[in-house]
Amino acid sequence: MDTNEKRIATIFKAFCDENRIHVLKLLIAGEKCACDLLDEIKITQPTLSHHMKILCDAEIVIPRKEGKWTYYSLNPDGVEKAKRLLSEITQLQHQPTQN
Amino acid sequence: MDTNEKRIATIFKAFCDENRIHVLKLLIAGEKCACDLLDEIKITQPTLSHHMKILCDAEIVIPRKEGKWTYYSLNPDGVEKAKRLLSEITQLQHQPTQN
DNA sequence: ACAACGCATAGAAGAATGTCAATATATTTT
DNA sequence: AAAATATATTGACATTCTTCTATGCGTTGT
Repeated sequence: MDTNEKRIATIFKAFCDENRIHVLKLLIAGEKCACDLLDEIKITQPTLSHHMKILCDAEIVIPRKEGKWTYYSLNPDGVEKAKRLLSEITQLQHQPTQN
Repeated sequence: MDTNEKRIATIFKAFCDENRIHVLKLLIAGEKCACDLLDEIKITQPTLSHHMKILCDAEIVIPRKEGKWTYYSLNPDGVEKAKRLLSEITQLQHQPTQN
């Protein structure tokens, strides 16, 4: 049993919770601090912090500390990696993002 | 809180377990019956059945019954849908598969 | 008809995950 | 220096998920 598959599963866990999906959708509009996200999602601050850690550990989101705030944004590299992995495990050809 | 996000999360749960990743990789080679998969993965038959149900419910895999066998294969439409959703929630442009 | 085979389902146990209240830490403001 | 603010961490609890054994159900072969 390849540990590689466990690694892949861990990355996709970023997308397995409705609150994390919600966060990602909010981050599409651009970088936001935790308190901004907290205004829009019906969870407590520690719960949000927990989800942000999972998103950051999966490298789907990048944190940036500035003073007492932490700003979060989508991580293009991590997102690209997730898309590549999804292509790999489903055998459909991967199309690199054209920007 | 949009129930839509829960739906998306459910689809990505297909990719959140190492055994399911393993199954998907095996199915890249083409349609396989449950007993074939069982030969290659170190889990019991009911556990495999459980995982196949999750993959089928997420529409990532399609079952085909033939006699006493059930053959499984990747579902191109479901896979494409998952890729599109991943693009949507991460704002990176989706590239339709060219085949 | 009966036994064997392939897979699904039920139910239980343990592990992992999501959630919260309480608290800690770091920064800014007064 | 003290209070206020923003976020992280801890610890507890509930829910969900993974896995197993036991069993059921449909199909095939004798």
